[in-house]
Amino acid sequence: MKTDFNEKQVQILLIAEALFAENGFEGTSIRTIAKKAEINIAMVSYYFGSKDKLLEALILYRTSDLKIQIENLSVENLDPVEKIDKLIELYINRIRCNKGIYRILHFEFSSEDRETKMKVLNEVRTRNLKSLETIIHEGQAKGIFRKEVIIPLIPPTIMGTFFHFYMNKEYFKKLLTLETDEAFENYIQTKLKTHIQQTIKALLLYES
Amino acid sequence: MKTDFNEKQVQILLIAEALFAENGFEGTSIRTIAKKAEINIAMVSYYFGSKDKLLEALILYRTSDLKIQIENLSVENLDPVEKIDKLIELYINRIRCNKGIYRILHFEFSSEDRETKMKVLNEVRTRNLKSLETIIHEGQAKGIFRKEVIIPLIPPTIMGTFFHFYMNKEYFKKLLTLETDEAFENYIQTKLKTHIQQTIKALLLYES
DNA sequence: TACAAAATTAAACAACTGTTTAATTTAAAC
DNA sequence: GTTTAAATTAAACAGTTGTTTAATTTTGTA
Repeated sequence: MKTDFNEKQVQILLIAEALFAENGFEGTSIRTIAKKAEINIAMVSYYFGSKDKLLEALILYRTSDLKIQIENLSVENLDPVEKIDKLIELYINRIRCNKGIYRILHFEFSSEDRETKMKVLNEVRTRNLKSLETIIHEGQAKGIFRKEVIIPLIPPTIMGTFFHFYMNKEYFKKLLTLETDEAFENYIQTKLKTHIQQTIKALLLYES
Repeated sequence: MKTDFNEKQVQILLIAEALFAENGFEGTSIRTIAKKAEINIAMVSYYFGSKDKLLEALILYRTSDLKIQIENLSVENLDPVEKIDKLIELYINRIRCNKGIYRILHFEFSSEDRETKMKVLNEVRTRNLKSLETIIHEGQAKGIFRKEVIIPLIPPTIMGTFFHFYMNKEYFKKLLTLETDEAFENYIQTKLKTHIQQTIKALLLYES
């Protein structure tokens, strides 16, 4: 499967990604993409084959972004608590930069099983869960983290909190009096990020 | 606006609700509803006027379920920690029983502003947030809960965790070796519920 | 300049969507 | 039994969807 795209294709991918993030996959028509990209509607099929394959291309295009970063974390010379902080920061930044795909991967086609999608997604999930496990086990071995934690339920808390906040943007903008989209984005990177870090750390450190 | 529905209407509402929970609002066609309910496709328009009004009817039909329950919680003679446990249990049960509407309300039409939907949703949200605030302030006044918590970010963690888990059902069934849907549902009511309760309590009790 | 490949276009396609129509059946009331 | 309203039906409607066609333009190359 090809993973190199020419600039015209990349242009389409980026516009599609933004529209997917805003309106979802099914909520975004090829005609909408074509109009925004100022191309003929046939060009999407011409370049990618179909709308589904456009999505797969987008996933492939972004896969590299999803893969890197996390690996080197468990090697770094930090204590487990700092590693958790850093891991969550990486999580959030990665999701923030790939909202479009993440929304589709995690919240749409929940039942359907697209080959490419599922393969890539499961790889990423498995790797991320392993990184998290390594860090937590290290913290537990050092007697810092408690042991009564179900590790696979931690990513849902991180990602779920983020997406619930993001998907209800207008509500939270009003509630927290964030006037602009920039203020909203800024709130995510400061307050929301800290909230999630606090939450997970508290879960791991708390002694009943 | 009428809130009483005859049994035929209720039958349609319940089937629509289940399909919405599974495939979302836009992912569910009137023809699919009609087929599953074994009625003519025209009957939906006949009884409700339109697909949009069917959704509004469903929201109205379930509103009573959303409203009750929580109110009396802050009055009960429990300590704040127990109240948090109970509140989360109520939260989860209510979402579990209203997956269809919750999915639509919180994850679809994020941009669009349907009058009925927004009105009902905001009422419920405001009330729930107030209940939570009351409990937490009580705990803070008693010196049990820490004060460096952003309360409006707690519901996103509760609901986000739940929904991220629920929306990725197949993945978690495989990961946690839950063979059947019943096992999955059971896991939610035991392990996931406990995880969320632990998480929120840890966040509130943790002393840095 | 001439030729071939790539890119782009408008138009049509079939399948689906929500909704409406007009005819028919069922039910209830008198 | 007749009448009137409610319920149900099949069919058609207009709009949108993703995709394909066949013709045209652009581009690069010899």
